[in-house]
Amino acid sequence: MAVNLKQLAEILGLSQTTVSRALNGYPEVNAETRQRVLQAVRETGYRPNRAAQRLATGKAYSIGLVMPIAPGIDSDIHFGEFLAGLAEEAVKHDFHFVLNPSAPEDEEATFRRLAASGNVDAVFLAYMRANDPRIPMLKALSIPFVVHGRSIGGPRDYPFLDIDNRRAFYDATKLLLQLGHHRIALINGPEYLAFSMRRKKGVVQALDEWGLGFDDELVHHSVMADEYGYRSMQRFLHRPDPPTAVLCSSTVLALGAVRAINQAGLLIGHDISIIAHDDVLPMLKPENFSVPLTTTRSSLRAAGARIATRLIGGIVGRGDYPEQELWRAELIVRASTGPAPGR
Amino acid sequence: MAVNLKQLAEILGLSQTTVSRALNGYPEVNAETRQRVLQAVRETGYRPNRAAQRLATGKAYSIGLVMPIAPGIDSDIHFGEFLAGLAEEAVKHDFHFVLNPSAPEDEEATFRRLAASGNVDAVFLAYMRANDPRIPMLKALSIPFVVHGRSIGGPRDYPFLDIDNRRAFYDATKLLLQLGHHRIALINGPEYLAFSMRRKKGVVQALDEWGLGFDDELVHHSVMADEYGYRSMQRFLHRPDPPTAVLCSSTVLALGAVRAINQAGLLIGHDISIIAHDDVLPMLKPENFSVPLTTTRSSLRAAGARIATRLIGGIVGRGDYPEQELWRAELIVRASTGPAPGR
DNA sequence: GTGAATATCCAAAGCGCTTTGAGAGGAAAT
DNA sequence: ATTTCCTCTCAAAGCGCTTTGGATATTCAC
Repeated sequence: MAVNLKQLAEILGLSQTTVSRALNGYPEVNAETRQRVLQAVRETGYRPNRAAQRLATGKAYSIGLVMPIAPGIDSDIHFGEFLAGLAEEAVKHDFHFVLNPSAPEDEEATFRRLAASGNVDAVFLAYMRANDPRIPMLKALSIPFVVHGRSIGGPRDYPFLDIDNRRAFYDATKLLLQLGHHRIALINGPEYLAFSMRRKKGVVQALDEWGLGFDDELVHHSVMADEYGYRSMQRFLHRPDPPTAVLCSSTVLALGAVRAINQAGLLIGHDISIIAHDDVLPMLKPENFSVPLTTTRSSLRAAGARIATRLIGGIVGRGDYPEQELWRAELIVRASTGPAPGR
Repeated sequence: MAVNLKQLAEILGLSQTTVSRALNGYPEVNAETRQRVLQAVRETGYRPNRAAQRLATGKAYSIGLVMPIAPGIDSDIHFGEFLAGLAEEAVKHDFHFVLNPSAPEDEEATFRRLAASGNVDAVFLAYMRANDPRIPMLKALSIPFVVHGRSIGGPRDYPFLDIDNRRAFYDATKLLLQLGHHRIALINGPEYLAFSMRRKKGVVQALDEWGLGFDDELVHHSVMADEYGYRSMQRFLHRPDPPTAVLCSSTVLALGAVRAINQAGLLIGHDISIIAHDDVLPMLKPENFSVPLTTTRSSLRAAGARIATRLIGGIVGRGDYPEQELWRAELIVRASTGPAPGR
């Protein structure tokens, strides 16, 4: 049923060359001819054979993914959400994935193999750490890549998409300070990840500008599962001087924190305020919390889709995308934030 | 640097045909010649070009995956673990993936598109429901597939890999009965999924054989996140006649259940017994629970790898795998099970 | 020793696309 | 009228593999 280039050319009374050029946007083809070609494509449902294109162009039309299988990462529901965004976009352009599960200590070898295999045109990178060694490595391998997030330290000239984590948490902290809170806790992601560091930095900076110091006892780092949100919050509440506000690095953590707060009999938005970062996980909407959550919002899935777009654009040579993008998270105020108690 | 077939043949003083045949296991090539060829492959590091193979054979050398993006599924950490197993095996054979995110209501269209695209040789299927419509659909599309799990009702002649869920929970229940427990609760997965149904069936059957009825109040169905394990257990414990033993469909659920039990001041393995199904998630080992958990064990990652092996074997036509496999879960007794209190 | 059957190997024809190098036709310049 | 230069189109040569349809030795039975 499927028609190929040769047949399509025959139908149109043109040569394969011309049809191919018309399809691939070459300038030396008459605008009218191009329209005729496109029309025929629509009518016949012609789809170029990817295998043939790969062979002819040497491009793989697929992107490599190294699936981290370290504890605390693979289990991450955020990864699935991001992946959905990537895949959603890739599928539109008929791009494939090569999924490489790899333990962190094998990552380097995995990337080398991937680059050498010729099976991928580009790779995607995430879970950035400080001075992340993967960035210089991929540059050396000279395989295109885009990272989600940013490293801290090391080279600065590499393509990334990140959200302004520092600013998001700076803004959130500022709001809490304006509401009169002084003891502000942070339930953060894993300590070694760059985004966690930046979020903490944002908090510290806001406190600093307000003339307040940061109490290192008031930050916990952990995998972003609600269990840990619960535990952290409990420990905070058991302090002699519990915080009056808490920032969570994920709505998942907030879920646990909220549980601990409720259990302690405190009223959210009154006795204690809470702000979470919202990755827009479809199964965990901040507005559905018993007390709707104030959040800094940025869609993880949208980030995935955008990165796929850039990766693919870079490969097919169409479109011109910025190398570095820093998205700003929106601060959305709901009922979980209120004035500090006793004010 | 990479050498191709033509060059390899030249080096060996053979024709491309012979080399190709030697490599692909055709019988009409001398054993000694084949050894020479294999030796040369080792020395040169020759790797066939997949794009060329695809073009020549018409095979895609890739497998399709429909990523469910429904609430409560995409968030599932079990999916990531399974995927890791699939990918691990696929990567060895240089197979690619086509990830198609899809909401349940679009699944049919997604499969159709996938089958028509010619981009995949086979697809993988999971999260079976009763009378799952996807099975007849894929049969009609006549695209090879393997399902993880089994439907209930509907056609029976389709390739699957499942664990004997009924038996696992039958065995577990039996153990509890032998220990003198009578009121046994079940914290199960989503009600509409086939594996949940089978697990419940196993419990009912064991109770039945013991001359006990099953109390429908003592089963809860939910997404397998620890939050729900916690809630379910709490509700069970608040009953006038709380169960003395509980079965959990996942260690993730057990995590929450254990929290609720501890919070109630009960001693696991003494006041109350608990058995969980263990998918061998690397980040949640039953032996690391404060009281090591008795489990029915079956590795999800191994299942993923096995399914990949079968899928790939079916495509390249090598190996002969059974169409239907039913793995038996091991029942591993640890400290979380003990005699019923008051016996 | 001859014909047929086997065992090995090879040349060449695709698979469906991109791309090079040129040709044909018409407009503009001389 | 001839030359030059675009504009538009094409034939044909790959890309690296598999596979068909022989060809050439070798072996066996008689």
